[in-house]
Parts: sequence; structure tokens; C-alpha cells
Amino acid sequence: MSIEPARRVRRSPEAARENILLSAERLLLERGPQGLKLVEVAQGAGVSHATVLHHFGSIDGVQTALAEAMIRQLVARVLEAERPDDPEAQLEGVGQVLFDAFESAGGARLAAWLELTGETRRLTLVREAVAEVISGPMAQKGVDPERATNLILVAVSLAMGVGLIGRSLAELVGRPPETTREAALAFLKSGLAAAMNR
Amino acid sequence: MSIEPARRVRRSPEAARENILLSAERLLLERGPQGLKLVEVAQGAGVSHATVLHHFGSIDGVQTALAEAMIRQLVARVLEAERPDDPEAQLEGVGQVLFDAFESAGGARLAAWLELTGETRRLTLVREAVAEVISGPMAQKGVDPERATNLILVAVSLAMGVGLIGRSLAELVGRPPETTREAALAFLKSGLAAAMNR
DNA sequence: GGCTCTATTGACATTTTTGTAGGTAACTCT
DNA sequence: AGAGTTACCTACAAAAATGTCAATAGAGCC
Repeated sequence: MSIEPARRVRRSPEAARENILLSAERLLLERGPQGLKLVEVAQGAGVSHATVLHHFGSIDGVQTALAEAMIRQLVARVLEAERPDDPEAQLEGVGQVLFDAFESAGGARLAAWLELTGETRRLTLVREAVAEVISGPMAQKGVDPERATNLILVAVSLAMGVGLIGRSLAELVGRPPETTREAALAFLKSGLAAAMNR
Repeated sequence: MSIEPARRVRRSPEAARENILLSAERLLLERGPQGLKLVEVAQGAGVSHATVLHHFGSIDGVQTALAEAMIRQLVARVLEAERPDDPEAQLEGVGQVLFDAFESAGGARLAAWLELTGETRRLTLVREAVAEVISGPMAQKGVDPERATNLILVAVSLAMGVGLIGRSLAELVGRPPETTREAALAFLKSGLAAAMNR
């Protein structure tokens, strides 16, 4: 019996990259930064590691591309909250969405990873998103930019912290995992309300 | 000229371990989890990498020990805030200290690292610290345990987020780096006040 | 069908990282 | 001073991870 050469799947460059990045993201999320190895990424994507190199040049290339892709996702997700025309409803939902974004799809873990890796330069997209919120719904509600900025800084930081350690923290003190998130959301909401009424 | 065998420093096992962990911590903080290599740790500690293995068995041993040591530090730092006998003063300073703990000495980065690595089991110490605060100053001020827990969850998460991305975030939107921290602290303080008065 | 283009791959080469073994030297105790 | 203990080192070995290269095989086009 002859050895069958494995049947190849040939993708478009874009599809190939996306496929690989998907595997990389999965790995990053469930194994941590340490688990981002060339061969594992390749395996998870169902291709040889040479293919990964072909598309990204090096393992750093993969990291960089992954970071960019994830950030794009994160920002897009947050900005979706701006859809409704009513600024009131927008702000109502903004906290919700913010928390979702950082909690699901590993947003917080992404940010933490970026920080730990020192790749904070890559965050231009985030700046733009923040600017958009400040000049958008915030301004419409008459919050002065200074205060609006502060609020956003706090809200994002909080979402980050909650997304990262919220669940474990709650479980650690014997509460259901969503407790942190709910408490934080309530806390944020009351703070927001206080800031708007003046 | 003869080759001088390098003069050896002989430490006690404890001192040796501490020396090595110090180097490891430095590396973790400035290079990220990826930078925690056996030889680099050894170099930074001024010993051969074989010595590191002698004391910790493996690179994982180093990681584990480091995590434990750092957590111990973090918790100790937070609990220091309980020194003053006056519960009012305690709560006044608790936010401050919490933020310090997570910001300086890489507390937030440690926590993030733990999360990303999935070593969250190791956090028993944290649970104890939280319990202590709840049954200590909080109870004395008459805050019911449920609400106290929620407050702590939020405060810790916030401190975490601020410690991790606070500075970059502020700079990202063109503010001085301490802005996030100050805003968060103010936000937290007003929230705390609200929670106490009822 | 035959041609071109290139995504894909296996096999090899290199570098990095981790781990092992045996001897040496610093310290303590008698 | 001599002996025992063990932290420490150098040198070597093994494994893991990254990267190179030439050949192969899908897919579109003539």
C-alpha cells in the first residue's frame, strides 16, 4: 500500500490568515500567552506550521496580527452601542455593552495581554473610539468633556478589571460569578446618574 | 596568566531563593510572562541557571513560587491599611492603599498574569484578606455583609483595571497618566459614602 | 488538455530553552 | 585543622521552538 499524501485545503490568503488567527485566539484565551506556540497554532488551524510562517513571517507576526484583529473586534463591539439615536438610551446601554465587550470574547484578557507584552502602542483604535463617545452621546447630554473623559476612564478600567478577575473574585468570596459584574454595573450606573445631574 | 575561577557567593537556601525570585519578578514585570526564561532569571540574579534549577526544580517551580510570593506581598500590603484603630480612617485610606497595591510593584500585572495563566486556585490568601476586611472595619461601620462584599468586589476590580491599564488609557486620550487613578478614586469614594449612609 | 501562480507541505537546519551530571568551593561543626 | 554538608558551577545532553527550502498540488485561465 502506498502512502497517501494528505489532501490539501487551499484557501484564499485572507481566509487562510483568518483561519489561523482564529486558532491563535482560541489558544491565547484558554492557554494564556505562554501557549501561543507556532506548532500549536498551526495544529489548531489544521495546517502545517510552515504555512503559518508563510502567511505571517514569524511568530511575532502572528502575535501582532492577532492583537490588531482582537482590538478591532473589541472596539467595534463597543461602538455598536451607539446605534440608537436617543442619547439617553445610549448611555443606558453603554455600560452594559462595555462590560460585555470586555467580558466575552476575552476582551479583558486581550487588554491584559497587551499590557503585559508592552504592546500598548497599538491602541490608536481605542483612542478613536473614546473620542467618538465623548463627542457623541456625552456631548449631546451636556456633560462637559473633562468630566466625560474621566467617567470613561473609570468605566473602561472598571470593565477591564471586572472582565479579567470579576468572576474568580466573586467565586473566591463564595458568591455566584456574575455578582461582581452586577455590582459593578449598578455602581457605575449610579455614578453616571450623579455625574449627569449638574 | 591563569584563569581565575569566579568567586562564588554562597547563600542560605532561603536567601538564594529570594534572590532568584527577585530577579524573576523584575523580569515578569518588565518583559511580561514571555520573558520569564531560565537563563535570564539566573543572569539577573547573578547565578548560573543550574542553580535556579537546584532551588526550584524546574521553570514551572519558579513560576509557582513567584506567584505565591507576589500574592503574599499584595495581600500584606492591602491589609496594612487596617492598622489604624479608627474604622473611619481605615475606610478612608482603604481605597488609596488598594490602588497603591495594585499599581505599584506590579500588583495588577501579577493578577493579570495569574488569570491569563489560569493559576487562580492559588488565591486563597486573597479570600482571607477580603473576609478580614468585611468582618473588620466594614462590620464596625454597620454595613451589612452582603453590601460590603459587593463594594469590595467592585473596588478590587476597579483597582485591578486601573492598575493594569489606567496609565496607558489616560495617555491614550491625552491626559496625564495619573488621571485615571484620581478619577477612579474619587468615583469610588463617593460611591462608598453613598453606601455607608443608609 | 496544458500553463501559471502560489498556498501548502515535509524534511531539514538552527536557535532557544530546559534539564542532567559530576566535580568544586564555601560554610559549619567538631 | 580536618571532615561533612550542600550551594554552586561548568560542561554536556535533550527537548522544544522557530525558521528555511525545494518540491507538490489545488485553482483559475487560456
